[in-house]
Amino acid sequence: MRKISHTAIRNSLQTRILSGEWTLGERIPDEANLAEEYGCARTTVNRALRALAEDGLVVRKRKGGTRVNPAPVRTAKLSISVIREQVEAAGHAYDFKVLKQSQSVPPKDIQDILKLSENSEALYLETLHFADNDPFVFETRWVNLSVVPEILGAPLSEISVNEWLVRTVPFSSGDVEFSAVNAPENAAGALSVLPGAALFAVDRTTWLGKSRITTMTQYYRQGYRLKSQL
Amino acid sequence: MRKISHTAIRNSLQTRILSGEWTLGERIPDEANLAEEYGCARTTVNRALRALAEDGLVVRKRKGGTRVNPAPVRTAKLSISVIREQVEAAGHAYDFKVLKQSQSVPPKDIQDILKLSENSEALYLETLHFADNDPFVFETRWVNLSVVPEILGAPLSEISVNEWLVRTVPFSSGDVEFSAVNAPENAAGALSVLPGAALFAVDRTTWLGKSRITTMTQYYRQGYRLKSQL
DNA sequence: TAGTGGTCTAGACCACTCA
DNA sequence: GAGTGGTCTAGACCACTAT
Repeated sequence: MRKISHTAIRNSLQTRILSGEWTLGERIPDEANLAEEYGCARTTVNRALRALAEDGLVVRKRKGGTRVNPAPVRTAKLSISVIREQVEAAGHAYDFKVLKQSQSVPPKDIQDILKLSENSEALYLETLHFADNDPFVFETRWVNLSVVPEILGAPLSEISVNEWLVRTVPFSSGDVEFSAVNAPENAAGALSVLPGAALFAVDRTTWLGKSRITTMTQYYRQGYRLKSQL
Repeated sequence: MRKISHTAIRNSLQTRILSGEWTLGERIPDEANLAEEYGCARTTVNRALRALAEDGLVVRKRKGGTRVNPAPVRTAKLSISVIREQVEAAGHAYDFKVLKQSQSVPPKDIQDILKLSENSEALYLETLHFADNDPFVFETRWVNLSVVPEILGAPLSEISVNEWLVRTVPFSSGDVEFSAVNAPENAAGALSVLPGAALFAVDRTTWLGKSRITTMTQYYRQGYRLKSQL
């Protein structure tokens, strides 16, 4: 039998907080007292409380003590994965097809997003992703060739751009925006829905350091729902 | 000058990983070695590595050592706040109006979601939220009266249901779903858009323990974009 | 200025899992 | 079986901040 663990303390305190033992904003005992109460070292209590603070359950301040968070924030975590993984996780067969591929000077707004100089070319791709042979996602994408020129040699008919980029530039960061749009012509055609149908759209721009790598828009098939938990 | 901190080690290792010092899936030195290299206690290195693991940058296994995560997962965090806070954070004046309020037996699907017995009544509300006097969100909601009967005494014309619930049942958990819908009649009317316009919709059901508290749908004004970072 | 959390240490033992 | 991470301890000093 171990000594009491930080997770045990964490759970215990969480239960006590949820049960209303302390009201919103009320101060809970300090680390030294809790350590004594639970019969363990202060370090252990500290770790438990730190975890609760990360969860947003309590707020900690030096000298001010630890208090039940008076304004708990609920956060939903969305794991942004490669489409293939989404499809396969749902138990469907994945496939994709490159509808268009070209190298050209992108429109002004894309130039700005990718921070391209005026005449540089970028790689443009339109991809349709399938789940069990049904259109699932229509994607348009611009790739910054000055950052990842190797992509021109990649077998993009075998591995989706999406996935190639994730493997090549694994630790990029990015912006994401979710919205609802009335299906534009090209998306409607690819997804076989009427123009104007409401589609769930995801816009994403990713970068590495200060270099913008790629920007894309994905239109999900009609009726798609993005699920998460609080 | 402190001894080297866990955050410094964390940043150092993160930089080394991002710089490609180790390839995807490659093993990095073990804690004891890193402790020696950085001239600190193993505990300190441990904490830094634990943080990197939580971030999904590395994967740790006993005996197997610590490896650069071969399949890094990008997660977007969405903080689900009260509409008022969203509006005010954007620098607009918030207001809301209860369009409908009634107590009745909900339709079958809602009964199932809230786990209500066949003839129990629930509270139904339609609320319109404004940002600078423009319609921002149209919300329909059912509240389980057997869980929070006190709500019948709440001043729901002064504090939004949303907010009242957050204060009263602060630590509930829930499901969220995001989708795009062609505006239904009531939402279109409230938001002053044409029926059929693509609206961003959020469905949320929250519960406390095993009790379902409330379920709602929010339709955001046309063109709304939910933003996040990876 | 005093109280409380934040962090580091050195050492120990445990638990998992790879070979 | 042995190597590596997981965790706990007891003690110390520091840093922030409420009072």
